Amino acid sequence: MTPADLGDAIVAAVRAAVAAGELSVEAPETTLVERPKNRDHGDYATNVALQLAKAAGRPPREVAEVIAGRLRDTTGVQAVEVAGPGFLNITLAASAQGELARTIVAAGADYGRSDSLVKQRINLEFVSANPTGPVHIGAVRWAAVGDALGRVLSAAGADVTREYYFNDAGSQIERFARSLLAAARGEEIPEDGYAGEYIGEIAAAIVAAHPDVTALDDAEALELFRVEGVERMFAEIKSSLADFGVVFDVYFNEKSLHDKGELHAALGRLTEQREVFEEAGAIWLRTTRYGDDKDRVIRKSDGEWTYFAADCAYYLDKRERGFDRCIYMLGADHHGYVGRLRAIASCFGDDPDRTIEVLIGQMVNLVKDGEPVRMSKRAGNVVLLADLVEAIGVDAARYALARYSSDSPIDIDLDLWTRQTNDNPVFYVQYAHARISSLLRNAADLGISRGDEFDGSLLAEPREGDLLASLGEFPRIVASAAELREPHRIARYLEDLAGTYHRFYDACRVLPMGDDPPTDLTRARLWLVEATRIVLAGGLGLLGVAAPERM
RNA sequence: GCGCCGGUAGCUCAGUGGAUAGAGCGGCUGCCUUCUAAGCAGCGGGUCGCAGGUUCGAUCCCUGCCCGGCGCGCCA
Repeated sequence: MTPADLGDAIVAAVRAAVAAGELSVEAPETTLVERPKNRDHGDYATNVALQLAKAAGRPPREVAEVIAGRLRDTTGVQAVEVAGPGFLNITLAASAQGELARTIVAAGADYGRSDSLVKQRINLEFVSANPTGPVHIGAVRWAAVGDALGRVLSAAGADVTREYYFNDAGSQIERFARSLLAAARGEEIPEDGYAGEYIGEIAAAIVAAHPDVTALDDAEALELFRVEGVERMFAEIKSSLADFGVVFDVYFNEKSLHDKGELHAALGRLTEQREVFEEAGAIWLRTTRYGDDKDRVIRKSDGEWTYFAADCAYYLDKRERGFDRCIYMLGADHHGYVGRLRAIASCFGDDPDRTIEVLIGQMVNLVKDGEPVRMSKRAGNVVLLADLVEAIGVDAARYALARYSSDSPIDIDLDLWTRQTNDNPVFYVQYAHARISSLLRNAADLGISRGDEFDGSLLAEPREGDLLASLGEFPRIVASAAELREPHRIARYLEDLAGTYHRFYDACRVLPMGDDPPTDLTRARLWLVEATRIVLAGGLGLLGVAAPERM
């Protein structure tokens, strides 16, 4: 029996009591079943009586007694007690608890999946770093968290498209091209240009591929460096992200919006909506009508489109591609965008509460030798995604970035993460998986199989009960991580599960000692261990972290 | 000035209104002649920033204040 099953049973008990006239309230759709911290409070507890008491017009403990009476008849429920102000403390029959191992093994990798977000078409946009330099550390947090969130949303049944918005238009690209040209000609990088080492390398590669570039005039050369430079930069970005385990469904070019006239089309739509006005020769969108702190220019007085204009066209494009929810993942230094993004939706006649969701990730700082590492792409003092991976590995990097709430700023101490000790929680979790894999290998070597059947009631040790309870939490951990857009909940859960497994392992011998024959208990525990392996592997998979069979 | 985020154990952080607020690290003490000791058990460690309010019940919700981070261009 899973917590969800128990929750359903409680709702059914309330309905039955209402039908029998013992209570006069509206039964809730679902109810919260908790694993109490104190084992004296049973296997599970619910506060449903406390919540219904007011509507029922009766004391909570009285309501609790009525529900308890009904719940005691439920198959798999061994005991129900009313405690404290009106909690129901529920003890499951040992067999009902042990059956969970069968449920998990039968479901395999599907255990934990749900349909809680089914039929939602979600566009998940993250990273979207400008192609004027390699992916730097500031964008890496979203690479790890965004990718994990994509996996979590998919596991909750959503139809997710991961998208990278590629700003290949505008003045920063011009500066990039001028920097490349200057580097190719051995001239000084322009004041407002980009100065990293990579500029020289890309310029040299372009010259090598196009030896005739020196013969071109400035305008032609600049165009060549722009096109070739962006292409090479983008290939490098894609490849470093792929090495990080992050691949997008759509790499969207800003330039395509310009080329297809979508900015004009968007302006037309906004004009129809009567949200546009002219002032000082520029065209503005009246975003203050929808809570933005100032109106935004769409088209400058010199006739150029703003970046904001492309944002409008891009939003419209996403909506026309059929996404009902657009998630933007931005760094804290861009949180000022929230108001204008929401205002864009409103100006197009949408409800931003329904179509727009902006997730803000606080800053990531690197620390080395106790000193903050400064990051500046323009100064060329860049710490790259690839550098981070080289220093601490993909698994540690992804896990380290994904295990914290995005609301919390993080310092990554390179010395600490370079040391591969159990300071790093990912090893604790991976170690549990490797330990299980080793145990299962040994079982196979001994010719012991878990078989087709087992007796769940044999899993009656407290540590076995704890492990089963923890495994039972996984589906709703995944569902809540998806609903709240908080993949760090998966990591924290895995750390808890790994600890629960290590304690089980310490207390409960699985394989027979010496030449002893395997028993029914051996087989039952092998089911439990395999179930644990499935959940650990599944959870690590949601974070994009490997589940190693050996360490 | 306005806005967003944070303030919980020595440190780093969990905790979407419930019972005695948790974990890891660090400190101290134990446990490997049989499944991986990267593990386990135990000890010590707290005015949940401060003050009010809502509630049967607040670390969680509301208001004000204090401290820290970030942001407020016809830049991208």
